[in-house]
Amino acid sequence: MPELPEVQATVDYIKDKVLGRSVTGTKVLWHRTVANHTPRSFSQELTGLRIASVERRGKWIWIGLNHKSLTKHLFIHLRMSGSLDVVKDSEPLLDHDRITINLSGGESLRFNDVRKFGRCYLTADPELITAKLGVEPLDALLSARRFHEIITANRAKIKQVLLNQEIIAGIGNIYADEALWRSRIHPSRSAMVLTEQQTKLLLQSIRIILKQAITLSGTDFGDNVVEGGNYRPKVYGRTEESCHRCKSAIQRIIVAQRSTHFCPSCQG
DNA sequence: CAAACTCCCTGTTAGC
DNA sequence: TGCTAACAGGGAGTTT
Repeated sequence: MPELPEVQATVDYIKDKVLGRSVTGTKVLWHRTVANHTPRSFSQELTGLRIASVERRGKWIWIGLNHKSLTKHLFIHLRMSGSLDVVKDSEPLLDHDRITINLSGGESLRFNDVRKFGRCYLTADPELITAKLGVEPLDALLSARRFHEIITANRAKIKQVLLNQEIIAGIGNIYADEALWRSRIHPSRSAMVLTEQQTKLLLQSIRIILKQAITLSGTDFGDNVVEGGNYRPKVYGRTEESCHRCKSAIQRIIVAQRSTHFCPSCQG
């Protein structure tokens, strides 16, 4: 389940392999993966453009392309099971490859996605995607004070706020649970009542956990996300196992229609 | 306006 | 053993 760390790991992995290369053609194998184009217009618009940048914003992979004064942006969301790889053109397609983008140099960028939830948008205006996204938790310019304002402006449960991409971009179900456990905050606690001390600790926890996970190439749940994901969750997926802090049994509840794992004893 | 569904998908797993 | 049904999950869209 790619969240910020897995997406960052993917960006880091493909960046050097595709930067500077031009699109020589595309093949869309599952048309719904391309959200705002027909396979034909997708190919027509991309072909001839050169990849100038590969970045991450929230859980989006943001590929900037241009040719002369023409600039386009390819946004890719891996959703549940998406992954990217760069392989030789001669490599046979895999079972769940949805898009292949052929590049100069004889290699192609392949978008594989078992569950078909992944999406990409090709647009001239990056705001189409970025306008809706909240703050980047790893942005060094995001202060504890500002984070406190942003969080406590919501009356929803803190877990739900962390999952809301319009408030904070990049945190998903796994790292929301992990950050709350580290901060000793109950996932059902109203965001509005959190103290400055708690939100400060929460921001620190989010940053530490995300950075750790990026270093370890994300979390591998056998969902074919990023090869070699080595992050080991403290609570996520550990229902009834013992808390690493106090040995109590980790509980699983539903918050905001998402399975939520926490320690009933340390997370007051 | 916000909370709560529903839908999109398919591999995995629990249950019979 | 082999089958079916439930389940997981991010985000868009719809309903309450």
